[in-house]
Amino acid sequence: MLEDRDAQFELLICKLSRLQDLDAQDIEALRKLPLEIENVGRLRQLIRERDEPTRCCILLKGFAARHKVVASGARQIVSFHIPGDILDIQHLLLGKADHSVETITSARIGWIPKADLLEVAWQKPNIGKALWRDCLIDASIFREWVLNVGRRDAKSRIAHMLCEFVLRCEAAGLGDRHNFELPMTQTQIGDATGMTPVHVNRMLKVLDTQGAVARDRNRFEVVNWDQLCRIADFDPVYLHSAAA
Amino acid sequence: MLEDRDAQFELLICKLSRLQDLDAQDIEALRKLPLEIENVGRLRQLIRERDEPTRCCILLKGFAARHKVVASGARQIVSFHIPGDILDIQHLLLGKADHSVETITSARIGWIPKADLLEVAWQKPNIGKALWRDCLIDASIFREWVLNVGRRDAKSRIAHMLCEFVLRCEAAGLGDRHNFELPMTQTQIGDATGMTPVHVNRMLKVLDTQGAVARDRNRFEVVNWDQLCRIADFDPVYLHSAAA
DNA sequence: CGACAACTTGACGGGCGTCAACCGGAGTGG
DNA sequence: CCACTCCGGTTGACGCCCGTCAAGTTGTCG
Repeated sequence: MLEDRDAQFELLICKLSRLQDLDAQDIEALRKLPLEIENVGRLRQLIRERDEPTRCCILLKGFAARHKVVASGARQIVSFHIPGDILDIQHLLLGKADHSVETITSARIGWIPKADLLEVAWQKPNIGKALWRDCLIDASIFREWVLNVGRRDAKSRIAHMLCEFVLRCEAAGLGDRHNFELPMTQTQIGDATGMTPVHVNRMLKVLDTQGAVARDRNRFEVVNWDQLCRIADFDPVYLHSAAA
Repeated sequence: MLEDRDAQFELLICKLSRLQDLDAQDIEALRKLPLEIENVGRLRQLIRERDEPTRCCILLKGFAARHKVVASGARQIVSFHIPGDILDIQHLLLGKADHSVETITSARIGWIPKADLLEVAWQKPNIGKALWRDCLIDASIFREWVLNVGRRDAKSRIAHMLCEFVLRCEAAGLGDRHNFELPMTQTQIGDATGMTPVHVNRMLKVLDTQGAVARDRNRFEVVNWDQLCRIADFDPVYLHSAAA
């Protein structure tokens, strides 16, 4: 079980290494962090809006999303997450959760106490920088999403969401764009792009007919990446090489 | 001029103090930072998308906004800023600007070299925490904006933007909600809420007729704060007391 | 007083939401 | 093995919110 534990850390170390060079001591410090592993099912709420979390959660396997709700009950997904992502790093320094986090597939979660992670962040500047930079890239993606739901039409919005997700998955070594499994439902795509599931369906069909993507059951393929990017008005600068 | 220089720092110190307790040494370190002051006119581009800034800018007087553009040329404002705000703290750790920053009124700007600010952040943990927390609150506001443009209708969207702006201005000691000057044009409100200026105008009129706000020239008054909040579905939790 | 930016208002049209029905696959229980 | 249920996907009809276009007004600055 110990080597299994080490294996779980690899994902996190790999992710942080891409954000900032880490030396042996940094990695050692990371490995010493307490990590509680939990396997959970689909649609499991990990953090509820208004909670005051005492630990951070890291996604080790599966997919997750963060969302907020309006008074009428409508949901808005503000980000999707893939293995290696830290799901609520903002709670290191913010008390009350301003949004919820839930899995969209069955998943494996690693829990690290806030206090321990915070301590390491300040003792090991490289780790602090990596975490801080992670927050900043997070924010950059939110900005792009504001633009996406604010100023693109339905087809572009979905195409953009697909481009981003495919690119991040590829970078993390999860399948390739030509043979892909979209983990989210059309309703969830709608919640992420500010649309109804019905219209998501219509637009996916258009992307399919136009030859940008192909769908079969829950398999998904990007047939023409350049075309999809053009439709999406996609420019990966905002990912800040997090997916390069 | 020296005491004037000190006065300029007060805004920044005040802002960071609200985010994290600072001791005398922290404040001393801040005051020692190189700060270049510049007075600029309205609609001055401070940072252009794709720039690689070597210094951070702080808004000392006036108002500013950050925005992105889509291929078609449509603009999306992703945040408004008031005196005391750090306009591009993300460039401390990210190389290339993923969006532009420009003033929306005439303004006074303070420039601090990236390297110096970064050094202070790591030497003085309180300052680092304050800056980091500032980034996290920034991100939280972006999330709320994704929700705003994604899932609220036109009237609520504008009302929400107004609630947030009024609250932040009040917290910073700039006028009160009953006698207020909105620094942005209706076009800019539209760019922030993902709407056309024409429809912004229509919705402002509705808010006026319904007795939530009152307008006269460029004066602006919140007549019924509770009603405005109700229309906006406004809950200030996401500001994380940055404006409380 | 002319020029210009910002605001205002009306008419019209389209993109997307809403409602409703149906299908197909996965899981469940008999 | 089959019936049943349920969730997610698919498609069509219809309508509204908001975008578009256009014209006029107001305030400001030279």
